[in-house]
Amino acid sequence: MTPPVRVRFAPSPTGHLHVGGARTALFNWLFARHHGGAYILRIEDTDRSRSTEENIDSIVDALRWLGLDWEEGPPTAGYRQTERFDLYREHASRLVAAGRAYYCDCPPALLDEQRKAAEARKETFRYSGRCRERGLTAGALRLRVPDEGTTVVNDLIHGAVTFDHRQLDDWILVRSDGTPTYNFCVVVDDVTMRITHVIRGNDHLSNTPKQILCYEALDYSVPEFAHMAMILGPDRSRLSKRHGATSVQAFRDAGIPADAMVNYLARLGWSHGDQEVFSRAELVELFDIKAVGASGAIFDHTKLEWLSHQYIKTMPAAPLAALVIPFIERAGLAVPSDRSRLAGMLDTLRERAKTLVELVEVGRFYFERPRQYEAKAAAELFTGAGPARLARLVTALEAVPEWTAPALEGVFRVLTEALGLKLVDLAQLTRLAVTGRTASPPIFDVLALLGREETLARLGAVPAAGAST
RNA sequence: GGCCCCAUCGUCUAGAGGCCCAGGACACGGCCCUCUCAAGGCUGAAACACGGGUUCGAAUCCCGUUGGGGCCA
Repeated sequence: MTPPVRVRFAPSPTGHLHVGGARTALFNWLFARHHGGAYILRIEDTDRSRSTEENIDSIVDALRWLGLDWEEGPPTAGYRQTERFDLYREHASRLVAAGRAYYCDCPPALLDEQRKAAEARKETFRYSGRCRERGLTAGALRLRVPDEGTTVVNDLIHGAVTFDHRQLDDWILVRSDGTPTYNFCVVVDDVTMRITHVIRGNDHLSNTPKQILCYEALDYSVPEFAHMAMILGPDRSRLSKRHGATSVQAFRDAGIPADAMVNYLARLGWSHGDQEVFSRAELVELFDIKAVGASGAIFDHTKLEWLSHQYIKTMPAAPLAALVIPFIERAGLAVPSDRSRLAGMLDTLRERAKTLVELVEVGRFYFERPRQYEAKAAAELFTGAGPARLARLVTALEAVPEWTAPALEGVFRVLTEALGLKLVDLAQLTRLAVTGRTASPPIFDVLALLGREETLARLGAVPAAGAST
């Protein structure tokens, strides 16, 4: 029997969760869910100078928003590296006792000198091994690495990657000041948390042979590894702040639905035939770590927005309303109390917006009367025959027996005919008067949703020719 | 600098020797639909980095070059 799958996402709380980290988290989560395993969140906060509580909260908040729930991790104690120093110490002692690690007191100056010499010879710097057999009992703790041979990383994405021991050296597990190094903490954490699959960024592939040697020295079995390519900026360099918004909450604030974000991130480096849109259940069912690509992918905002649009367009009314309401409020607008009316409004808006922010913007006129009118259009439509046509319209609308979109359309068509105009003439005039704009959802739907009273009020509030901005 | 990874349309990718003079999606152009804007439908342009092999046959396998990225410093 293979042991149950246990994976982890281990961010450093030195900033917000960015999209690269979010994708790593997502792939781990999908892998766990697909295999019915456990997903663990671990906070790698050994860099105390840059780790903050705010950042931990922010990362947790971002993961929750994305819906990547974990079985083990904060707020439960014991999932932060700063709470685990006893474990690191304990494992260090074990390595010393077993003779697999030794203390070293080489002064930094000497090491620097050797490093420079190696560089001059165009060779990889390797620790000389000066302290290997000196039997010291204090100093920096180094792992004994064989001089000869190779270590092979059997990577689920890259296949077998071989590292020559001559390129590795007796790396430091614990610094002379007693603090454990990153690679050592990771190994101890992963073994003590019984992690079966380490799924992480490509940037750790080069560290992996060192870690494998450490697992072996500790006499632990080595987990499976999968190193995924990183997310790149448009210039193909590693995605960073200078490429614009990269934090997960920036996308939430921009009105991207979490499901769309997840869908986009999943498709970045992974695919399933020609399918582009995946429900979460489909993602869990179809995800296969072996189908993850080995090459880096550029983060494409445009495609993310397209996916966001797909979700907004097809989502059922109630969840869409739940997502939109905070954005209506944030814009300082009034949320219609009648939920079915709101749903009707959203139905006319959803295919016109790529984000929730945009949706509120294009539907602004539903939530408040136009405060201004598009100047160029107003100058053309509210002059000449405009006012007279509006008056005729008001009269006709006052008499409409049934205030529905089809009935309204009928009235418009009859009046259009009578005035010898085209439908577009009256439609645009009305649109501008009612929404302040020349583009909106179908005007009859808009009027129906606004209601007779509000429509007539807006038609009557049109400014005198030339008085608009 | 040493080592490691990567390389199909502008972008995300399909492709695991013949199904490919390379398919889908985003973005872009055109046409249609149409009360505006969208959405939708149809359609167009657009790629196997380069050079050697292996093979009857290579985007697919091997080697090298170039380019990009990463790790160590």
